[in-house]
Amino acid sequence: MPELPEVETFRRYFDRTSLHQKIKEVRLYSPEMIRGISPKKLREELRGHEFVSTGRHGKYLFAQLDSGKDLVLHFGMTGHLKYFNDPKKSPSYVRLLIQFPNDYNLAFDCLRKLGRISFANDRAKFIADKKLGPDVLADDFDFNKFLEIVSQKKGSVKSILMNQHTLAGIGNLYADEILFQSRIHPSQRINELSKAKKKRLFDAIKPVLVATIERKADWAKLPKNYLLNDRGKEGKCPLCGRTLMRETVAGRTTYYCPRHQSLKR
DNA sequence: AATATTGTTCAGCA
DNA sequence: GTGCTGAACAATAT
Repeated sequence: MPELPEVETFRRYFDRTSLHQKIKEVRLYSPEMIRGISPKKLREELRGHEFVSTGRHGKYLFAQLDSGKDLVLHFGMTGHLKYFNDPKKSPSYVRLLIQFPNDYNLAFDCLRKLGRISFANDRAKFIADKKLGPDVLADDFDFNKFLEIVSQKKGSVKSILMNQHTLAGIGNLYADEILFQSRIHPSQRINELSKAKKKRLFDAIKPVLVATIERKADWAKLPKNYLLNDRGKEGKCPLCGRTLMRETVAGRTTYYCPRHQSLKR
């Protein structure tokens, strides 16, 4: 689930639930998911402190503490957040639990343990160390910047969209949606796209992500002309009803409409 | 039982 | 250095 729109939705959820409360206790149930800090140190950094704000870069969520440092969460494929009081409402695969004095808990739940928990003294340095590209929703990520980055690339458009070192935030599913909305074939080489098509591609990125965030990443509420709900067996193009093509592009299962996304220039 | 799955990372190769 | 492929990671659902 978690690509940029989901992570942004988690970030807003974090803001609504978990800021400005003293952290009473920290429980780390899956220490193997921690990177760059020991479980003991993480507990020390959190306990007795409180979260004051959050941030996001691509698929990374930063939760800033009153110390100025950040708890950093990456959700892998199956991670999510849940704030709950009643133990009966606890999710099933809690990997990190943060307990507050009001008896509520914030759980980082992650079925497959592909999510990551880390800590950053300096958010900018963390992003630089991870070599992340610009967050695609950042205000200063404009068409000129996009062109500049993309003009040095040669791979398939889909691989470029999904590469976090190039652009941060887009994964397999939203790459497909962005390509469908811009009517570009996922295997098209980026260097073979005209400037007009690059513009069309760029112009689809933010609207798709923003529209999804506005719906709290609830796909059922997406516009009818979106492809996301039609992935899967025998999915049909929401525009022309043709059966969607399913093939592997850039190593990932890809859906596209053969009529609306042709390979020719 | 084989296959698939939204994530990243890394080795191997052209 | 670039880009692609496949595997690994982990745990489940179909």
